[in-house]
Amino acid sequence: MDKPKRVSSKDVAREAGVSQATVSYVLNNVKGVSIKPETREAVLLAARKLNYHPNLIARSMRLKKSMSIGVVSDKNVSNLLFMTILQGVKDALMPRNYSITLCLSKSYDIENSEHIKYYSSNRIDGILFVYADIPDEHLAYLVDNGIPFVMIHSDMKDDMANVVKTDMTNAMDNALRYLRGKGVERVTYLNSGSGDKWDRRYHEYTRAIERMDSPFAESNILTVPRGEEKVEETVYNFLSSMGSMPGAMFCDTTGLAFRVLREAARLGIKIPSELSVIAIGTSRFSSLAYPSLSAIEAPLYEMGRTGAEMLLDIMNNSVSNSVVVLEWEFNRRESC
Amino acid sequence: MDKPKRVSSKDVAREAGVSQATVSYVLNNVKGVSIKPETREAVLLAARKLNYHPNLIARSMRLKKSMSIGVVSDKNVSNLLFMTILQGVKDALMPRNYSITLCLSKSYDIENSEHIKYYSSNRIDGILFVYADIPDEHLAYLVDNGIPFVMIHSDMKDDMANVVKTDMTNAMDNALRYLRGKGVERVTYLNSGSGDKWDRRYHEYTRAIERMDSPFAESNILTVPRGEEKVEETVYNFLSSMGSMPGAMFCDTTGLAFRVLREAARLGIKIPSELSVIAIGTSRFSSLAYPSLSAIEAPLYEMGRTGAEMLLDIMNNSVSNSVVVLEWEFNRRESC
DNA sequence: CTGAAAGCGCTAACAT
DNA sequence: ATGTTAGCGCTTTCAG
Repeated sequence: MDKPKRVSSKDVAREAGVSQATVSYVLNNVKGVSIKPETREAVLLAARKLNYHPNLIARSMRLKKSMSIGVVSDKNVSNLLFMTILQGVKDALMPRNYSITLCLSKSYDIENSEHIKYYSSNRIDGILFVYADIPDEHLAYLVDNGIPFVMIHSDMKDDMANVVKTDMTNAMDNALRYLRGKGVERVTYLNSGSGDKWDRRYHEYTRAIERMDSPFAESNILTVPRGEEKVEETVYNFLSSMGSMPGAMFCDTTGLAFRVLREAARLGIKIPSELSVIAIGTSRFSSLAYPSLSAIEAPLYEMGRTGAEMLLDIMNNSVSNSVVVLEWEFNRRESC
Repeated sequence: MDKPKRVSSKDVAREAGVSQATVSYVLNNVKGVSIKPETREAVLLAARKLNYHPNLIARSMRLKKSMSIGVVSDKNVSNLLFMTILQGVKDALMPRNYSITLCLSKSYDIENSEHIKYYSSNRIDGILFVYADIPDEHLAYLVDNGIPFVMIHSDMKDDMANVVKTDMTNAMDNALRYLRGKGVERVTYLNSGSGDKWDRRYHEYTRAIERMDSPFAESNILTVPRGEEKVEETVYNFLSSMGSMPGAMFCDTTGLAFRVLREAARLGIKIPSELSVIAIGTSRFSSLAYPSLSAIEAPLYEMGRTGAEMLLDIMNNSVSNSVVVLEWEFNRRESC
């Protein structure tokens, strides 16, 4: 199978009867250089006629930029999260002509992790960490070596630089205010796990409750035990002993919210008229469920887009140490 | 932020007191060229001392290969599938020093789809389609232009070239034989969907039943209606009216199998002693469930690995038109 | 066994 | 307004 001979800018130049430099000027719209309209046309025509595609590798070499960024993520991130963020990343990169190189192996030994090797060998110009847990030494290494990077994470522990963080206070307030406005008197928070992610959600919720101008008659925390059957039992018992006071449930994950929806259905509890359900988190099924699930969700697409844009800025202008905070959203659907 | 000055092979050459060519010979282990051991050592030492990393872009330019392949997939692939396949792809690429470039936008207009643009501009050397539905014109374009590609798909319709396909006959036979050996007399296939994927699974199952040397006393198909509640009701009714004959259920998706597990638990049906459950498909939760779910699964990792290897072969040796068929596996766990 | 030199395709001073 | 030219960092004949 013969490789079809590649046409180079030289070929275009010859075809158009100009020099290679002119071709470059025209095709890159170099500013500060003015080209006679007819020359420009000739070049454009020749390029189209020959089906010319600039050799990105050669360009990269000359510019000393690979025009690609490395995206590294942990294996355990869920598809929807990752894909949605990637979509944002792509949309930020595309207009600037950058591509995405996947880095899948994070070695414990920093210098051997894929993203560092790729950076060292000029394969990528910067690194975007997506929901990746990176040891502190790795971060120090990046900083020490002036390697451009940005971290995207909705549940960051400490204060760091070069980070896309998120804030859920407004979304929480909106959700609670909505419930309040509907006349809900009793709200229960279902706490199903422990760990950074859950602790944060729980914390945010309790703070939001404290901020309420006109408080609920009741605000409880229900901690759900581990184990399929236990969860079901706990939820079932809680729902069946629920009085007639208009109530709402806040679930710390979408999975738990689906359980609540299920058990409520079994018990004949009408949603949302008798019970409002709100989840924290994103799921592919939230809007497909019946009733569709209201949720407080991280702005995944925007996180990807913003993170990628930050990274591009850092790479090009050497701006650094910036932190962007994006707001979670309260997406009301049928369940409340 | 200053870019730390990059060291080039020239620097290494100077440090080692040899020529650039020698550095290249040593570092690439060029065969057909013999190097005096002490020279080799000197070069290696100098490279390590200066922390030299070859500039991949320059290398690519010289070799006219980008050393990256494009992976394109549809947005809707589920996490485990895609990530597992990618792992296999990565493991195949890594030792050959190829990287993965993600191509996320498949335009209807072929020439504008990311993977084609990337190929045309030398960003990638070949294309790997992962569970992607590609229109026939796109394929024709690839073939016409001699663009190396491979398609990975576990449910291919027609016969095509450059494909990693799968075969589930053996896995099906193994599963059925296992049930038979256990003394199962009645087996029911739960059919929950329609479309290529489901049709294929259903078809494979019925053919496997026909192949059985010693048939089951009963073999039924139960078609499950759409809708959360309907599914539950159907499954529940079926299970509760189940006689005492040792039975087994084949579920066309893992989701459906989980439902069966649930309802059986509610009804106090012991698994696997009173009922065996086998799913078709892969889920992150199969081995986590209790009892863990037996399943017939596509060899995802191998599909990725094999696909990538095929692609590398096609790219390097211009071998073409090969088809590899990988076997699904019957993974027996606790549920049968 | 090793070195000198050409050149991959592109861009950007510097000339004209 | 456009052409000339010198590299970017690497590999690889071809000479020694």
